[in-house]
Amino acid sequence: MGKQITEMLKGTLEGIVLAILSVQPAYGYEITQRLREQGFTDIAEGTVYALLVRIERNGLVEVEKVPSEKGPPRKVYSLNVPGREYLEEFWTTWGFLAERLGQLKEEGK
Amino acid sequence: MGKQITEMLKGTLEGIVLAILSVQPAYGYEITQRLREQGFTDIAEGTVYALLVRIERNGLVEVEKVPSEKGPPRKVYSLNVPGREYLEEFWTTWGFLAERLGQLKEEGK
DNA sequence: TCAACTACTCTGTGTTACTAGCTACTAGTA
DNA sequence: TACTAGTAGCTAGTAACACAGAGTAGTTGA
Repeated sequence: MGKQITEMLKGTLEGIVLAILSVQPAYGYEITQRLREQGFTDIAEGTVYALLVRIERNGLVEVEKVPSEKGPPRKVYSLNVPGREYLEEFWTTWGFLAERLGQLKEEGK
Repeated sequence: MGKQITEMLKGTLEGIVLAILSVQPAYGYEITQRLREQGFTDIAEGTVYALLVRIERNGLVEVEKVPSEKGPPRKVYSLNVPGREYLEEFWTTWGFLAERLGQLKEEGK
């Protein structure tokens, strides 16, 4: 897969992470793990942390420091109201794109 | 929609254009028009031309100059064998992503 | 003490779509 | 003639984003 998925993730990875957070709050390391479980095996850790910084700066999440039994304290992220609205928009945009692509794929047969 | 679709198009727009070309050869201006018809109203013309240069450089298309009745000659692009293989890969990658996202969307309800 | 794991941070790089122009050719109109 | 609109292609500069790769910090167990 490689390069293609990298480019496709631009713009969608943000929505994916927000969607994960909409189910329940989580911290960076945990999100990375969950992504890997879901098949996104080659997403770099650094990428997730950078993304979290970005969505925090954009005011889409609340952050809480929680001490960990192992390692340094966790930064637990949870979606706030603007975050949920943004996620809604994301699903709308994604729906549009998925529909177009689905149609194009049919035509190509 | 705006910013979200812009980022989402990164990586997918290339596939979209290749998919259009897989149905039948076309030139830049025509591709832009077709994209607009399909609802991608805010894709800039310049974007399409830049993309065409890129896929030509990457050897995914053949190019033929065809005189036009109106305006300067058209550069008609058609998919070649590597292009078709690349498009196949694109659909695989897209399928993977669409499946993941579909699942995430379900979970979020 | 040192390896292994957890958790987070940072810098630089490459790719990509966008903005905002430009050139060039033709046909129709004032 | 001079202009406008439509067709067709091209370019330079910019912003956003995922990645590679490295580093920091804390805990546990050999």
